[in-house]
Amino acid sequence: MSAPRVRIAPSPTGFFHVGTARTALFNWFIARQDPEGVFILRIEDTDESRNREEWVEGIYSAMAWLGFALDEGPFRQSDNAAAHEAAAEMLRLSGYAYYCSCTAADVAARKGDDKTPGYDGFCRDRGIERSETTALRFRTPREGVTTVHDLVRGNVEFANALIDDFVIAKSSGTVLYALANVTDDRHDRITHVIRGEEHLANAPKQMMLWEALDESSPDFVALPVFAHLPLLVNEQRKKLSKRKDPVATESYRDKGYLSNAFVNYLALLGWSPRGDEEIVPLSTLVEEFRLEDVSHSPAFFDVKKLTHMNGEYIRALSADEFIAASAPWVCPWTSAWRPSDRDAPWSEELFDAELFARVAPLVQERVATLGEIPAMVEFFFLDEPRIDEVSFAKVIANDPAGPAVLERAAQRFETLTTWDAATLHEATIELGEALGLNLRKAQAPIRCAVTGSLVGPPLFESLEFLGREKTLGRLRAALARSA
RNA sequence: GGUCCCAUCGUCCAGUGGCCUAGGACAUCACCCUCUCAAGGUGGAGACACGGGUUCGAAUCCCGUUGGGACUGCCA
Repeated sequence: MSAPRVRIAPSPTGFFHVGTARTALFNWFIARQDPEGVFILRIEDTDESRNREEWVEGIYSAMAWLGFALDEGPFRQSDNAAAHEAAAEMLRLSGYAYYCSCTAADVAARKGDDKTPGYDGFCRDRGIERSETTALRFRTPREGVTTVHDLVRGNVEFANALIDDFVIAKSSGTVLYALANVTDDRHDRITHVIRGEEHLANAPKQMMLWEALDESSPDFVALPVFAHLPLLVNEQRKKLSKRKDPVATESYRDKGYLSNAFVNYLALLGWSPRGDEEIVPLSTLVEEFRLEDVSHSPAFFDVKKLTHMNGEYIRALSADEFIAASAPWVCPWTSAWRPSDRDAPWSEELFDAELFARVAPLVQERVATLGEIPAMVEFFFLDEPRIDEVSFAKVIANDPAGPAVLERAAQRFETLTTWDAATLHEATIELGEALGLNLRKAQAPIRCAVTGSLVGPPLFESLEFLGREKTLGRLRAALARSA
């Protein structure tokens, strides 16, 4: 058996869909399982009205982020237009295709009550010449069945009589998807067509085209084997929609998901590695993946589970890796790439890389995505903390214990001989006891005054890193604010 | 409507006739840990759509019903 040659063939009509990413992954698995395997990217850009060059760039950058290196390509389907037209002409010459002048309205009028879908074959034997209004149709067999050999689903049979004479080239001469795709797959000697289930109904047509081309053209190319992957659906169990669902792979990158976490999660949609462990190295995924084991039913893309896995991947990073991974969010000016939809909440002058390095380990175990980091550490870098009013009211303005704590803390902290977390911790316990408050209660106003919030990294380490001067300033500012 | 696909906890998977009083993960609930929030630990609740067969024995095989979905373009 020759080495697998697989491809993904996205069209540049929008963001890089997470479903495409999953399809790419499964294709890539198959290529990587064989040392000679070939993974190809082909941009299917024959619909000029919907394509945009920026989406092509998006495909490249998303693929790069996911880490799916190409063995050949990227190819552009539009570069093969001549081959597509030649294929159409060969099919016409050998009688597999014919010109048709019917409009959709014509067909509908003729069919009347007939509910049989598709074209009625009116021009099949009329011998019409090409003109500006003639489409080229493929003459499908009227009897028999076409069996799609699908690695995921087994054999799927389609009655030929129910497959209408579909259009392979528009009246403009542009060759349509089915033929263009088949022509390119033959050219690229594709052995496995692995794609979404929405293409299953196209498979018999493409097999017909493939075999007709074997007879009409000088080339004989072995039919590929098919594998139709279960759809990715939303909560409503509908196919993920570009308009309504968060399907842009780029947006996950921008929110601070790690690509290996994202890939690991993707692998779990419709398949799973052996054993009970779901967080698995990529090499194991490649090794164990089998198309035959892919699930038959649609899968829901669960962002919550993805986020949880991402948190695990983040926590597994070394301190230095975490700091490096944080750069696009905390110091984007040092980073070659930065998230498109946000910026650090502080300026370059205010940021302190050494301080961030000290704080990072505290943050690392508290975030599930890198995008959450800025909000958690901004009080270190902003001149004044952003005060959450609800929290401030709760523990300072509307609680008499609040100002009392702040006042005592300002006094105690000012005279501390050593400024470190342990000493601050101890001092806070003592000043709380003097007021009849446990530590849980006593730390709250201090946290709110200094960080602006009731949640965040451990308080005493934070105070240590922030320094005495700023801490005291914020304590007094909050006191003044509550008066 | 037609064709095709699908059907195990709320979700994603495991399960390929007996190991299943159905396992894991996310989510959820309780408790523990704890300076907040997380993380972590322990425990709980939670599913084989339904009905017929086949078989000594079915979540696993067959048929039907019901329910969901995809496709049905001179888009890809």
